[in-house]
Amino acid sequence: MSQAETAELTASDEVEAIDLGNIGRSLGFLLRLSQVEVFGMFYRALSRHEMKPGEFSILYVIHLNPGVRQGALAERLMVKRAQMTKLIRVLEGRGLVARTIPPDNRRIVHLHLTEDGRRFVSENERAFLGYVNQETDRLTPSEADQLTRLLRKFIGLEGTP
Amino acid sequence: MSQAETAELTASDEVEAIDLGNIGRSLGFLLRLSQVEVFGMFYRALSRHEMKPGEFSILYVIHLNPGVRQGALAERLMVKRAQMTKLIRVLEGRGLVARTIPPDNRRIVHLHLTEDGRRFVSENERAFLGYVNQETDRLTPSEADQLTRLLRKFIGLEGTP
DNA sequence: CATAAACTGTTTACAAGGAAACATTCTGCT
DNA sequence: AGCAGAATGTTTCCTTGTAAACAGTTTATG
Repeated sequence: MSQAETAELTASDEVEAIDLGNIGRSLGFLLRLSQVEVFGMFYRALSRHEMKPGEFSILYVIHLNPGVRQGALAERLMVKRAQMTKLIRVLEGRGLVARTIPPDNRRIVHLHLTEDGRRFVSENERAFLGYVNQETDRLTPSEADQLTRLLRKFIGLEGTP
Repeated sequence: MSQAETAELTASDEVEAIDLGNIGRSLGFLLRLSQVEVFGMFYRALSRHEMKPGEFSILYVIHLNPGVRQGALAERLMVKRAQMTKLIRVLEGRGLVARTIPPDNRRIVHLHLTEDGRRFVSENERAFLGYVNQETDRLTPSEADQLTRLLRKFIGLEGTP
């Protein structure tokens, strides 16, 4: 018994016998459980990289948008500016991200990847974006497509297919 | 400007112009954004109740399964036992949940709702389970059904339709 | 029976994220 | 030019959740 401390794999029928009622159809509840599931997949597949999902997403988006303003990145990724400050500082400390303050507007911070950062993204992009569905695939590829399509619509991200 | 501090409603095209690349199709990323969205809906609709989603889900499931063992509840709801201890203590302190330790096995804790707890669930069940889709519904009812169906399948919760 | 191991809940220490106040810089208005 | 207010990032404090060790209880095993 190594992983599965979260589900604790007891799976004693006692647990599955618990009636969830209509909360088992509540979107919020299902989203939370799904995220726990994906989080587990991520760590089983990628913990060796010492990089968390949120950190990689930042790296990846800076890679695609060099010079992006820190606050705009936070808003796009739906993290608070305060939290983005902390995350960027960590990535900067690891030598993956560089911050530059333009002289014509010294409030804002532009973000770039360092050479190391670019290499990390290039080498690990496929692994980090595809870790789901390498596990016990309960969804067919078609269903997975459908799921992401619906989620994108739910959060209003349809524009850029 | 009152809410929408999360999205910060700047919505300056600068933000939407940021290219998300393939991370915009990553299930983990979409789940996280969806959860932020649902969380926002929840607070806009139900913050006055001074009860968080996780707390209500516990109350609701105890209501459906009186006497449920605390650890089994934690496992079913996918929260850590340590965290369940804290949550139950809060609900107990608010007079909504009662803990009983059976004499024949003094390790375990059985959970029941108090009279206040039962009343709270009965009175607010509909509001707490239906707060989504009272907002800017981006999904049709059929799409919402489809979405929950896929999420249930993804987390292996199909058995009990 | 006695002791080792497992189970259950709790405590403690810590990491992650959010809210609000803050410091600095820029913009707009007069 | 000068000042009020907005924008931007940062800091500080607090809440929430996790991990690991712990205490009490029960089960299994010799």
